[in-house]
Amino acid sequence: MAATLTERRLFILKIVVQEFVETATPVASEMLVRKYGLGFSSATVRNELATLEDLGYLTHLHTSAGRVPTDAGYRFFVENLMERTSLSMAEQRMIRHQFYQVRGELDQWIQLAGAVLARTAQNASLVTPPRAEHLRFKNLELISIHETMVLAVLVFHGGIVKQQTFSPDTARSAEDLRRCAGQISDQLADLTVSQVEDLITHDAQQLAPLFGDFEHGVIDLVTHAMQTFEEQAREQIHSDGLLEMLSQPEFIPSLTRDDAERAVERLRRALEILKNGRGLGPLIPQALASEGVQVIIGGEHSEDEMREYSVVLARYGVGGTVTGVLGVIGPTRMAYPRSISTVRYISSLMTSLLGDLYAGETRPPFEDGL
Amino acid sequence: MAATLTERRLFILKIVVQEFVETATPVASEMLVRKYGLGFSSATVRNELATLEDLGYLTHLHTSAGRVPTDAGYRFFVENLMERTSLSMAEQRMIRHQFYQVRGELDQWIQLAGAVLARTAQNASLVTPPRAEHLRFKNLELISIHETMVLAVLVFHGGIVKQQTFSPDTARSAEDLRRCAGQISDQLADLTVSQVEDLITHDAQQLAPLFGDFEHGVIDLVTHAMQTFEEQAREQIHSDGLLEMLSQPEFIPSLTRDDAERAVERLRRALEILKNGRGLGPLIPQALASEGVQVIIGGEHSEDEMREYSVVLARYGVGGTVTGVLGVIGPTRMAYPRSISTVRYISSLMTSLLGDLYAGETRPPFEDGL
DNA sequence: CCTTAGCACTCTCATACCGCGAGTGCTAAA
DNA sequence: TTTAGCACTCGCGGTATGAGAGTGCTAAGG
Repeated sequence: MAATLTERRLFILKIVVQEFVETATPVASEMLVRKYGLGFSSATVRNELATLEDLGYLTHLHTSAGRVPTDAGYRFFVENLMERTSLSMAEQRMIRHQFYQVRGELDQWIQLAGAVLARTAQNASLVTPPRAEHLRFKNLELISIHETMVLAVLVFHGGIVKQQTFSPDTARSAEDLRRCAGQISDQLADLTVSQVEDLITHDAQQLAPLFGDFEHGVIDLVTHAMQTFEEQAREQIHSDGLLEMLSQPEFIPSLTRDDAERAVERLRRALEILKNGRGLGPLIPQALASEGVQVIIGGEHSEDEMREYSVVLARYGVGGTVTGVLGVIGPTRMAYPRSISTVRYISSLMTSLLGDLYAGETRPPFEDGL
Repeated sequence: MAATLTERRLFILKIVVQEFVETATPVASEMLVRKYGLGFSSATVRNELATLEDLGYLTHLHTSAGRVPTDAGYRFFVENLMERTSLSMAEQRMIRHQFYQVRGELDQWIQLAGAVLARTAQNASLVTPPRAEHLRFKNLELISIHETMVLAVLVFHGGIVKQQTFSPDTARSAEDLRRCAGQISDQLADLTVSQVEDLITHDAQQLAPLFGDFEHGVIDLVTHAMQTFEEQAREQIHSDGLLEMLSQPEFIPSLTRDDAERAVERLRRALEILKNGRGLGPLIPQALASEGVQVIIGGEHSEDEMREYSVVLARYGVGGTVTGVLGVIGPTRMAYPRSISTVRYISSLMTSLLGDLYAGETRPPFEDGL
């Protein structure tokens, strides 16, 4: 019961986890001695495995099957056993190059980040668009599409853009629109949603002398756009790499019928998680509030449907101004060192890119070794 | 051999197709007489089924299994047998309402169209963004994000917007940027990509007196943005409804081991088709060049990986100006009448919405009954 | 000539059973 | 404390078996 973690036990736990992560088959005592040239017999290893099982780090699906790490085992591995690695220079270079090719196109960063995370970690990925806790208005442009249709382009701090068309009651000249946009831009500059709301409810008279119906209509539009935008941005989780994750053995059924069935069911569940962000919801705010790379393993999730999955998350961007979350999601049997270093690298990279874009305090351009 | 299609055979073919589409199990002679109260015996039906099989409209997986339509059978059904239906008024109203709620946000139309198609047809859907064959430049805005970063917002005819950031060599005042954007807008107004290219290669001197390095840099940026945008727009296929399609029985494995395996394999394939648009590519230009609803059934596809799927497609938007393609994709055993009426309705709706947006000739607002 | 009852035949699907091989747990000895 | 030896467990693939569903054919009847 009160067994202690000797050096040897730590080592065995470590190689069991590594072995299982690599092969996806329960690991047997005999093969450990063979493969790792341990200086003691399989019987000894079996004893040690039994102790590690008592300690809660390993299990046994069935009496005659090899050992498999428990969630606690993975946790211990991540916390104490694994060595902290980085992506190879070549990989880092390649990734940087890909981001360089879409420089200037923020929308594509998210997509690219998702794709790169997925491919590098061979699992699914999730990325939320970079957002300020509260959007701050910067600029408004009104562009006439035709007589009865106007395109409003709202620009927010951090280079975030939202477009919306509307049809004003009365036709306006391009010059007119420009003037109107300029006036409103001046009025709303640097305000958050709630400040804009305050402005139109409390200080309406302050605007009234200058603005007519049209201007008020536009301000209403802007307010509404900001509200919905902020709201839907909060929930929006971009996910990718479904195919990569499905190439994991967990989703490839063996020839036995009920395993195939389970694989299909797993697959369907995974799809639902990624599609609607089901089960991921609670993680985002939590990740936004933390520093560094977060790892949530299997049963540690608050949601039941996530019990078989682990998530590796990190915040990116500049706290307080423009931030998002990105990460990797996959079966608990995940190459944690690899996932963690991938997430760490991509989040630094995105942070640096956003830093360039955003006027505020920029972190120093991160180093490769990070 | 030279059997003819009597009235009775047509009817039997029709109910076989309908029955198989509904139940997804091979249809037996006995059950047809029972379920449809046919005035003749199952033996007679068996004879008729055999003739229909000779004619190539039905098959038989195995000697002792019921009949299943062939691709030709589905084709004949779609062409001659099925009755043309429309979505119910209630459904139409609900869909219109959803589109109303995202009025003004073109990006969301595509997403919504995909979701609605999928849910209504209970299959996967695909939507390409509405695009002109050739983008026509309309307007450029340059907005300073901070000293060394400028946001360029390119507006094209049809209300299409592309945003791109860049960092000019020299800092520019907001006023300066505005003037520059105005000049370039004037110069490039109404031009297509190739016309812009012509302008900068052949008539460079015509611009030169007015423009400095900065202006030329911006024009290069615009050109590049237009090129890549047009290119990537051409390939971009938005897909949705994977989950809906996967709820079709084809993807739900029965308890037998090899069927489960096949289901998983099918699933993986389907994923690849939807993810990268593999197999869908050739359909898009074809659909863009046609009027009305297109149906491509199983083996009629040019691509092998599509042999088990049918696609129902329609163009939407105003030909020659801004158009896209949308449709439904699912197993060949598809509720064709339903899919076709869904696609028809959504494409009319999108056409009408785009008509409002785009200044050119608008179709009359379509009627419910359409 | 078309229809139909009857029946043999085929094939799938589910279940049970068997034997093998992998791997453990335990015991007893070094 | 380690380890060799061994019995025991269990999953897995293969095969046999039986039931059920549905067809194809044949021969009789309208």
